Amino acid sequence: MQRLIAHISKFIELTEEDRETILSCIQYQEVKKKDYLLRQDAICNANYFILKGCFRQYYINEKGLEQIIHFGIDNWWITDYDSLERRTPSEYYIQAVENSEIAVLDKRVKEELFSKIPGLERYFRLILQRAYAASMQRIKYIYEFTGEERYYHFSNLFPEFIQRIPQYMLASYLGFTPEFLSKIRSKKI
Amino acid sequence: MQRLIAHISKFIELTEEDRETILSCIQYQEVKKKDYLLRQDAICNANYFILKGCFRQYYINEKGLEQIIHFGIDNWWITDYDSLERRTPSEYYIQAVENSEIAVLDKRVKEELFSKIPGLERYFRLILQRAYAASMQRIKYIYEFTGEERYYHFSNLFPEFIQRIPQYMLASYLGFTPEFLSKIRSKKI
DNA sequence: CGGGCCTTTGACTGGTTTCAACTTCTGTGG
DNA sequence: CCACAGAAGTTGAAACCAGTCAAAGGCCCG
Repeated sequence: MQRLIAHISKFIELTEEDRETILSCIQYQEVKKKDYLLRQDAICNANYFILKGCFRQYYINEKGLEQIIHFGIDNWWITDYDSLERRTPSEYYIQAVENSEIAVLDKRVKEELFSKIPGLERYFRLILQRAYAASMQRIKYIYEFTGEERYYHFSNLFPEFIQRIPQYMLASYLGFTPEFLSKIRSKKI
Repeated sequence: MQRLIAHISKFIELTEEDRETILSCIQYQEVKKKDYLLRQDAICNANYFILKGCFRQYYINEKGLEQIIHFGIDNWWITDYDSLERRTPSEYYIQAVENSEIAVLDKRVKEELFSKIPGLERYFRLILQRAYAASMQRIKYIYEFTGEERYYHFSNLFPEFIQRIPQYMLASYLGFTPEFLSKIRSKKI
């Protein structure tokens, strides 16, 4: 849980009291590989901070295939902000890709926490700012590069990460078929 | 300027004093068609609220072509969050598509304003949450649908908006060439 | 009125998908 | 601990979506 406190401290100042307040408001949870934090049509009730591990956020597309739109790893928050805020059924699944440990911040508790530590609004604003900028960057890559280029770019950026996940998940995230990824890899070795 | 106050009031409670504080901190500005709020390599210094009009955010890709990654219209904020926060040269241009009116919130003034009205941190957090969710949704559409399907989806969603912008901008935003858009349109009329 | 920008149209090209068959890996129960 | 079934990865051929290039026509704005 100290990892979360450390992460928040990188963005805002926390007193010792703040730290204790935060710790009293979040729940530690172990999540086994393939377990779900959220399923389609459920209403998302929490923000999840990944202490250790890896999650994927995906939906089932019109062809009945899983389409991954996001990965979360150590020190990232993951949730469906749309469902969480508007209380609507989610379009997404959030599933553990490997055995993981998370900190759960329930929606109601979050609101209480915000009133106790207003600085946290700032923390989440900054987190979202980063996430939004990263998302724009991602759209930029999708438009600018071919599938093959995106693959090489991604494997240069996160060489250790592509070892952790099956190829079909990486293909889905990058926006092409597992067959195509296989062909790319067979080319240049 | 009342449009901005009205917008903020939809998300958080404002006292009469808050309203005056906000109004004293933002600057009204008219922007002519084709004028820039931000250019590539400049450091972004403000958040811009569009009172009336339309802006496009784009970059020059490796082939030397303009690639639009975002449109902003009435009642939307627009800025380069990455450049603004990290004080790095921007990759983007933000340009008026039509004669527009904006409210400018300078970065420094914004920080002062946050200390005077902490509730604004919440407002911007909520705005960003929406923007981020919309951005995820956009990635979803890019992956799920063909160019033609995205075009029909977009024109059903924003029938009045596609009248306001030239076709080549719409094509760029949707991620294909103007020629391709022209071919789609010639099919089904 | 004219020049340049925007749009249209057609032929050709290429990146990626689809489908199907085959091989390799993995995890679970006996 | 091994066997086996299902999941994941590979390969090739055919089809398709969209890009590129080039040329012509329309239209806006100075």
